[in-house]
Amino acid sequence: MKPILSPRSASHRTATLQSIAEAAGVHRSTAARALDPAQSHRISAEVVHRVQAEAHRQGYRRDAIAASLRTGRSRLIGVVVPDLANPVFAPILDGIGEHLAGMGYSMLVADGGANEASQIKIVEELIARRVDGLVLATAKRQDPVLTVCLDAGIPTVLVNRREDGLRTSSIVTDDVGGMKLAVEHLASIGHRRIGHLAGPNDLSTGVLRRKGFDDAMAAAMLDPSAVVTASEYSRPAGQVATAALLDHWTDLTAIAASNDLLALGALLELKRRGIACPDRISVIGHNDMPLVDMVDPPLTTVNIGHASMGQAAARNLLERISEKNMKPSAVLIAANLIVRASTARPGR
Amino acid sequence: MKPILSPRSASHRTATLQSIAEAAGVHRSTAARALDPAQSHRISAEVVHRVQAEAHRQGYRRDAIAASLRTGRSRLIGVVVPDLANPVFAPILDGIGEHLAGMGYSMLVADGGANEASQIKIVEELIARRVDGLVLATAKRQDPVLTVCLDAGIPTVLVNRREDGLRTSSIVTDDVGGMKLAVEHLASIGHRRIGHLAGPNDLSTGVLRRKGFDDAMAAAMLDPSAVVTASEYSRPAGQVATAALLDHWTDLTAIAASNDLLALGALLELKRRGIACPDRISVIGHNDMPLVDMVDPPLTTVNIGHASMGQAAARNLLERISEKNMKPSAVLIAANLIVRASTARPGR
DNA sequence: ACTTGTTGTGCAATCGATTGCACGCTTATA
DNA sequence: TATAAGCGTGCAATCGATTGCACAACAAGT
Repeated sequence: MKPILSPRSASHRTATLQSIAEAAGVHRSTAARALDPAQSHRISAEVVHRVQAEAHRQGYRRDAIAASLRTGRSRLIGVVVPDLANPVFAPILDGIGEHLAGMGYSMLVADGGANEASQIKIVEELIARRVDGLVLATAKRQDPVLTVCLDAGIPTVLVNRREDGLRTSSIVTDDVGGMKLAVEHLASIGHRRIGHLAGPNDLSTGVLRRKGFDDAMAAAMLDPSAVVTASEYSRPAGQVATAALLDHWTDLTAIAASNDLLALGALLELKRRGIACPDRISVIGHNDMPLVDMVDPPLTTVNIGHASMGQAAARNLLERISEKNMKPSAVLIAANLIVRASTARPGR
Repeated sequence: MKPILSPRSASHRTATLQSIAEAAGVHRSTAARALDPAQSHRISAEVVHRVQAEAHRQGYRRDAIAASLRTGRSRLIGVVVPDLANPVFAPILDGIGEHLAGMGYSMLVADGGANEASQIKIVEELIARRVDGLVLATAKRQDPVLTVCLDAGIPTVLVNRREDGLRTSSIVTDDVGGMKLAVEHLASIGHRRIGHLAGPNDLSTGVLRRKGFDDAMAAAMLDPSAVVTASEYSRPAGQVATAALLDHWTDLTAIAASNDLLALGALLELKRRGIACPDRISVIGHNDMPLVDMVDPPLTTVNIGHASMGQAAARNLLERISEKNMKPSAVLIAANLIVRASTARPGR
C-alpha cells in the first residue's frame, strides 16, 4: 500500500462538483442544485448557466456511487434468473431493461444457478450493492430466496414464476388459461386422447399449467389421466417424459407440453420412434420461444408476451419502490394460441 | 423533503462497521481489519473472533457502495450488447457472469441498442456508476464507443466482434478460419458453385468471414464472386439477400451464410421458392445458436464456444484491470464444424 | 539500562454528492 | 417605516468503509 496513486486513476483528473464550483465561483451545493433539473429553478438563471457551462467544459459526470451513499438509493435493480444461457430469459431481460432505462435505472443481472443456496448468496451480494429493488425469475412455489429479500426490506417482484401465496407482487402469464387454450385447440380439431407433459411440481408454471390441462379436459369431458411430470424444463427431460407417456398410454393422439423445451424433447422422441408428427401424434408447446417457428414441424404453441412481461415487472417494481406499502398484486399477462404445423386433426 | 425518514429505510436498523465496533468495544478501523481476510492476521485472534461474532449477530453486510466511494473500485463490470433479446448473447453473458462471479465481481448488463449515440449514452451511464471495466459486444470495425471508454481511462475488452486496429484486447472466434471450415466442407462433398451471404460490412464478423470465404474459394480454385451482403444479421435480411443471390446466380448448389440467422432466412426463401434443401441447394450457417439443431432441415453450421468466449473475455478484462498497462491482444477462439442435415452432396 | 523493533489499535482524513438550516438581501404589505 | 415574506446561496453534517500514520506496550538485542 504505497501512497503513490490516489484511489481514482491518476491519469484522469476527476471533475467533481467541487472543481466545478470553484471554477464557477460558487459553493458546491449551489453547483449541485444548478445541475439538478428538479432544483435548478431555485438558482438564478445566470449562475445555472455558468455552472452548466463549466460542467460541460470539464466533462463532468455525476458520480452515481457518491450520490448513492448519500441518498441511500442506487437506482440499480437486481435481476436474478435461474439460467442466463436459456434463451427464454433474453426477452424478459430485454423488457425489464428497456423499461428501467427509460426511468433512469440500470439492471444488475445475475445468474442465480439452480439451487437455493447459490441464489441466496447472489441475492445477498446484490443487497450489499444496495439495489433499490429485485426481480426474481427464479421463484419456487414457496421461495426461501424471497424470504431473504423481504426480510432485508427490499422491494421485490416475481416474474414468469410465482409463489403459491401472495407475499409480494408477481407478473406471470395466465398459465391456466394458456394451457386451456392449448387443450381446447386440440379438442376442437378432434383429439380425444390427449397426454400432458407436466413441468416440475415445485414451480408455479408446472402446477398451474397442469391445472389448466385438468380443467380443460374436464370441460371437454375427456380423461385427464395421461400425465407425466418432467424432472426439469429441458429437452432431455422432455424426451424421457415423453417416452414414459408413450409407454403407458399407447392410444394418445396428442401431447400438450408445459413448455417448448419439453415439446421439443417430445418431437425428438417421436422421431426416434418413427412416429410422425402431426400425422400420428400432434404436439403443442408453451412459451413460443425464439426459433420454434422453424423446427420440424413448426411448433404450435402458446405465446407469452415475454418482453411485455418484463416491462410490466419493471413498472410494477418501480411503483412498489416509490410507494412502499403498496399491496401485492398478481398480474396476469394474456396468452395467445399460435397454430403452426405440429398439430393437426387426428389421423384415421 | 420532510426530515421524517433517514435515507436508509427506517424499518431496518443498519448494521454498520461503527455499530459492530461499538458493540465489540473496539474502533471501527479495527473492526474493518478484523473482517478483512487479507488484514485480519494483523489483529489479535481474540479481537477478530469478538468482531466476527458481533458482525454475525447483527447480520452485518459490508456496504459495497461506501467501500467503492472510498477505494474508487466498484467490482462492477459493465457489459454492453447490441440486442439483449437476441439469444446469441445469452451464452456469452453466461460465460462472462460465471467467471466474474468467481472473482467477486458483478455484471451490469445494458442493452446498447443499434445506434452509436444510444450506445455512448449507455456507456456514459455505466462509467458514472464507476464500473471497473467494460465488455463491449457491440464493436464496429472502427468503434466510436470504444473511443469514449478509452478516453475515460476504463479498461475495456471487445467480445465477439472486434475492431480493425488493436486499440484494446478482443476475444473473438477465428472468423476467417471458421468460414474456411464451412467452405472446405462444401467443397469436399463436391460443391463447385457456392454463394456467400455476407454480414454487414462495418462489423468484423462480416468482413472476416467474407475473407475466409474468399480465401477458401481461392484455395479450392473456385469462383468466389457469388456474394450478397445482408443489411443486418436477421432472418428477414437473410431472406432478401438470399433472393438476390438466387436471382443473380442461378447455378448455385450451396450457400455459406455469415451467420445462423441469415442461414435461417435462406432456408425460408428456399422453401418459399420450392427449392429443396439440401437436395437442390445446401445451406451452412455460422454460430450454432440454440435450437438450430432442430430446424428443418437441421442446420449444418460452425460452432463457436460462446460461453468460453465470455469467460475468456472476463478473464482478460480482469487481468487488464489489475495490470493497467498490459498490451492489447487479439484472442481467437477456435471454431468447429458441426455437420447436420442442411448440407449434402450436390444433386445430380 | 538503552536503543531498536515489533505488534496491536486508535485516530482522523478521505471519497463526492446531497440537503436541512441559516443568513443576508430584496420586495411587498400593513 | 416597520415587518413579513421570499429568494438565492453558503455552511456543514452526513452516508459507511478504508487506510496512512501515530502511539503505546512490550520484547529483544547490545
